[in-house]
Amino acid sequence: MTTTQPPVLIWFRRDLRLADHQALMAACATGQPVLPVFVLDPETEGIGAAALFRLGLSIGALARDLQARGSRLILRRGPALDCLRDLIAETGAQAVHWSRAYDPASIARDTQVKAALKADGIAARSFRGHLLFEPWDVSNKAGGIYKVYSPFWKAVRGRDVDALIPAPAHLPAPAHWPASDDLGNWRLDAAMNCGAAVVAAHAVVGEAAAQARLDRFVDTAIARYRSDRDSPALDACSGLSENLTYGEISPHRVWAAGARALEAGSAGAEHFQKELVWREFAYHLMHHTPHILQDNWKDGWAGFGWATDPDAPEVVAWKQGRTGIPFVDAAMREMYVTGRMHNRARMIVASYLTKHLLTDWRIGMAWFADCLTDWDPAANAMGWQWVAGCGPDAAPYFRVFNPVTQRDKFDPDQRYVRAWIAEGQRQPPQSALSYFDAIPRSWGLSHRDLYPVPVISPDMGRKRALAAYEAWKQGQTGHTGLDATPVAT
DNA sequence: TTTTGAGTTGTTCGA
DNA sequence: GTCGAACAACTCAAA
Repeated sequence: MTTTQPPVLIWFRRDLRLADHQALMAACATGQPVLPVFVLDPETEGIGAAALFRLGLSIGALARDLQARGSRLILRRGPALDCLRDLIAETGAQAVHWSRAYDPASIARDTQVKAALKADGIAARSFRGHLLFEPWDVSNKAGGIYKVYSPFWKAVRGRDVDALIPAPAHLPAPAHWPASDDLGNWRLDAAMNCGAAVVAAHAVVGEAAAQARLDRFVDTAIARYRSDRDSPALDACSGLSENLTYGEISPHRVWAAGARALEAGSAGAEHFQKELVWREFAYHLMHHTPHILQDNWKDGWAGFGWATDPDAPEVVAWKQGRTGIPFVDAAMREMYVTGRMHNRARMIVASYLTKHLLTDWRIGMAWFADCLTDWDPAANAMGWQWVAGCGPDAAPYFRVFNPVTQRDKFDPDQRYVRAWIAEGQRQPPQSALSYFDAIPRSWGLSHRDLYPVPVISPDMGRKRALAAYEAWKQGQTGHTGLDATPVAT
């Protein structure tokens, strides 16, 4: 079914789905044809290796879903405004719709695009959809922003969220389709080297898969979520972060599933909803204090003597999963192989880097950006700063994760460690061996190597971190990070 | 304005 | 092994 009316452009970005899509619904409501487009602009191309690769998978899934509904996804590469103007000129479109983004770079781009298109006489409209609560709709009684999670949670937990919108069964096609790039030619996997195939095997891609994943989680795991979610060896988490990142599923759908489970008396449902609201809190902070993305969120931390060499031997050991601390190394390898890391493990490796190795959180965050398929700037900036101590939390400075104690607590039978560390095992599991398939050959690692001696002992690392904090707090100078001799245990 | 209670995720030590 | 206390002091949010 085609029509000669001018189409409405749907500019897809981080909303690669068809359900719960207000921009799409509004376009369909006009009765005009719909022209879905994805633009690979320079800003998007700058994201980390794994994130860019995963984005490509998501684009492919959306293209297939559109095709099944009589439509197509037009791909263009270049500055967003140029590409949109080209498409408008080619198709005679009078309107462009998109879902709002919240990071400063996207806001700057979208503001400029909207102003330029409006000046061209085009109806440019942005819609919500990436968040449950718009950041400017949440404020404390004094009219300020929330800086502590619990009050934020209390403020939003009872609120209504947007109703769910079914995916349109059919998208009216324009009279003629403009030319499209070929997704394969974009080579979004180029920076992954040999790891793309390994990581791809762990990705759950697309809207239908995300929905199935949510359904399965609610059916099998949400009831035990509260107790099991801290054990990285258990399949106790929803895993939906990668889908939420690319908008393959709406937070509204996830929230609604949690709400239904809560009504049904599921013990873990509220904890699950709280995790989803952590994502909202991160966006709240990014919106109101965008410096959280690159600067210490709390004042004064610029004087803390983080080590800043991303190629220092102990930092390389951290990246490669060779610190000699099994829980840390297992987690870093899990990330390299799967593009994901269990939440508890993220805290432990972040604590290890920022406290035991006294290394700047931004170095760790940058590595996460390259390795995570669920990479999200708001969530990562908040999480890293929270662990490092310079972020939004009343963290007692003496809270230094002990990676050995944590393993005893959360991986007592060492299932997680054994799943990811091959060295020393007579018959390493496939997961642990796959790490050596994923890493670059230049690292020169083999599963037959000896497992490394600890870079620094957990106890000494803790004492050194506390001493560094104490020295910084008292305004002493001269602290330069790694100034003590590493000790093996 | 002042007061009050509370703050995701911890560790260690000693009874 | 289990449990409670100590680890300091500060900021936030609401009353």
